[in-house]
Amino acid sequence: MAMDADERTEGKKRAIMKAALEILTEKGYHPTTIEEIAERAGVGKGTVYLYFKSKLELVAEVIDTVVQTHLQEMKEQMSTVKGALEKLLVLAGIEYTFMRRHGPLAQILGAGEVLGLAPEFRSQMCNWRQRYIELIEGIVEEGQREGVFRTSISPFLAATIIFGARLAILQLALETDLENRADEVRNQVLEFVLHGLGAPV
Amino acid sequence: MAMDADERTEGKKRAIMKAALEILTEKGYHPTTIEEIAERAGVGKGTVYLYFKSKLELVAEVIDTVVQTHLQEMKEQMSTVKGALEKLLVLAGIEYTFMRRHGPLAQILGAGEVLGLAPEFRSQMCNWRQRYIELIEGIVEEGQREGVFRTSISPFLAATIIFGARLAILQLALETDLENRADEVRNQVLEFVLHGLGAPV
Amino acid sequence: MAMDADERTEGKKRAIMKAALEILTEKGYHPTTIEEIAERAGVGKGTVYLYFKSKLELVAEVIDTVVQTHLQEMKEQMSTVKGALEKLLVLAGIEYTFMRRHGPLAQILGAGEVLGLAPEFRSQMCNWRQRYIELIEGIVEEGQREGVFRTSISPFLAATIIFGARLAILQLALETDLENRADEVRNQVLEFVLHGLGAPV
Amino acid sequence: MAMDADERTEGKKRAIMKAALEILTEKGYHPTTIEEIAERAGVGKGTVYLYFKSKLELVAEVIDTVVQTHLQEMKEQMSTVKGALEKLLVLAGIEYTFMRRHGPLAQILGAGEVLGLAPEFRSQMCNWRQRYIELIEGIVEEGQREGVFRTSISPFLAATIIFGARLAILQLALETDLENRADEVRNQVLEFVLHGLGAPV
DNA sequence: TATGAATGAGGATTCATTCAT
DNA sequence: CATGAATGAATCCTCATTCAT
Repeated sequence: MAMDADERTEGKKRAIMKAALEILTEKGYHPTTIEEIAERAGVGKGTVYLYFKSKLELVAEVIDTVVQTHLQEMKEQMSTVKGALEKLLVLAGIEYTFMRRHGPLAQILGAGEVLGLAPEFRSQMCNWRQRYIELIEGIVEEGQREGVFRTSISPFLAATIIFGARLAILQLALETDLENRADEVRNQVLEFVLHGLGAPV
Repeated sequence: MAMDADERTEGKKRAIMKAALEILTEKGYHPTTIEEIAERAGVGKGTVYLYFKSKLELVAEVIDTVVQTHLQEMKEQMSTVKGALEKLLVLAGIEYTFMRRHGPLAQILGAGEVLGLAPEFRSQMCNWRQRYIELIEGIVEEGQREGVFRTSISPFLAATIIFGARLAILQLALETDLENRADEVRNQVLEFVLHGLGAPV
Repeated sequence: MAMDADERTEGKKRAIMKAALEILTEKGYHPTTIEEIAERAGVGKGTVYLYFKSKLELVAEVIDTVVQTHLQEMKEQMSTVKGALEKLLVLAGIEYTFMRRHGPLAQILGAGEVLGLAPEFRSQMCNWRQRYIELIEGIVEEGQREGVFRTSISPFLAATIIFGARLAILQLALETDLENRADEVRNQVLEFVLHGLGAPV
Repeated sequence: MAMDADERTEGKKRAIMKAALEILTEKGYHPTTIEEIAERAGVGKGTVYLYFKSKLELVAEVIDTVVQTHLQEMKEQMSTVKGALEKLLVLAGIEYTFMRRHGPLAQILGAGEVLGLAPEFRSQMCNWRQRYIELIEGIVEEGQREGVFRTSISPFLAATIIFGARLAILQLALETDLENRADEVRNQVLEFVLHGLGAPV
């Protein structure tokens, strides 16, 4: 019974965050209203303020949760394989999974909406981006140590490029239905990342 | 004198768009107010509505103009050189120029802020993105015909990747001061794009 | 045990009223929230509504209690001395005691805050004021009968004036620290009340 | 015509302040809503914010204006007569005039509602009270120099007492209809102030 | 054409009160 | 009896848009 209450409470907070996430990804920060969030979450307007001090904090927590989850998931998956090449492969796979699950939120993370959000969000977004890039950077460094990646490119720069490329593909996938061509796309991207566009000598 | 009036009129519209662009890039769509735009443009609030039907239309036109200008500029520069490789190089150079001129607006275009903007903007943004990618796609195709680019990668996918990579580097440049390392960065990016990350055989 | 329950119950009601009184004197009616009262009283928010039908009733009862207590106390002290002059002296002394005990609540009573309170309070405040003045009026009448007070002044008017003068001094005491000059002040006030400001003939 | 615009504008600000004053004196700070003020002033809700940055500032300005006006008026009238005794008389007269004109606002000033108002108001109210008392203090000092007032009472204390007495009488006048007995009341009050309550020796 | 005063719909937030446990 | 989670009415304030001049 105690767990019941806990569950319901936690359920309510989760419902609010879920609703907020959905509407945020649909409309962005400003057009999203607390009233609509409450309505979709099936709670009263005031209830939102029992769990979050303000709209800003609610959104911040929503974003943070998604980001943390995503990063955590990536790290976990990453640790299941050995070798930088394999990790790159895994990385690509995760993105699809994540996208299917969290749908258009990826946009908030990817696209940033940095400007539309209050300045408070900027650092949060940048922070996330940075950590994401760091993760990739680690893989690149590992690959360079392993000798499978060329060392003439700065790991950070390479990571940044890969990050951007991935976002673009993600965005593409959100607009187009790549579902059934997922494998083909992944292979081509991987080929690009590994061998570049230049014709083989 | 007639021209004078015309000029003044045109000047006013341009002043409004210029002011709007500046503030938009500073704050994003929603926090930008018509009042502030009018003030910075040195016109009355009501005057804005003589030239634009609504805030939405004003912003749409502003974005469109910037995008058109940018694309136009890219095409022009592109036509001054021959060969896909050279065009890629030129492309990179333009980005820096553009960035220095239009500063953080690149974010609105690049990062999208798709979500913060009213749904109406989405198609506009996507449209722009698409045309930008098409431009790059053209270069890729040209390179493939020339035999300098590998043909195993879909031109569209390659263009998308390059587009994303460029945006990420752009974003990086906006946050960090790469000014003095611009050449180095450009070279590394180019190397990446041409030969990929894979260690040379 | 039964008494215990009663005591606890009574204790709870008293705790609520005490907390309410404290916060009311700190902030006034509107800024005081039931939640804060409950918290300071160490009870649940809902508990307040077991003892009081509404915020209004709670505050009304709090004020009434303080007023009753104060008046009662005054009457008791008054009855310990004989003679209108002595009673006036005692009256002054009580004020200081009261003030030290109930602190700024005196303001609510004195200053009225009539306007900040719901109209319902007005009559309550006026009622209290009236009874307070009546008490003084009684002393004045007694003094007139005794021949120590001049009869050319209406007892009611005199009482009103004395009431106002006392409030002003009270307010002064609340702002300034008169503690150590209390006797001097009391003497001067008494001199004023008895002989007025006019130079002795 | 220019004046016309000015007049209308000034008229609007004045209408808002007038409406605010009325409702404030009826209900006090918190229960007074901007909407009601706007409605009674015959303007839109938003218009209020063209003239005042916030509810707080509106109220502050309203109070300040009344206070300034009242003090100014008192000083002017005071300067028309010579001698402390005469000035005291004039003072009493003004109060009635003021009251008839500004009606229940006197309550806000007198009663203070110090507690119900935001802390910001407290200093404003105290400040006003202080200046009012200083004015009376000046008269007392003058009277002492002239030899018509006894010197054994501190001018400040005397002024405070007179201030309080006046407020009490004012309050009385607001509740009761003293209109037709105004002269009698004034005389009795004056007698009290000059000769006190003590029986003549 | 140009203006800016005026407007009111819309949104975040608070808090007295209720009610299921 | 006691609780505090839940609610939504109520309020301040913003800002796109209109319109009289």
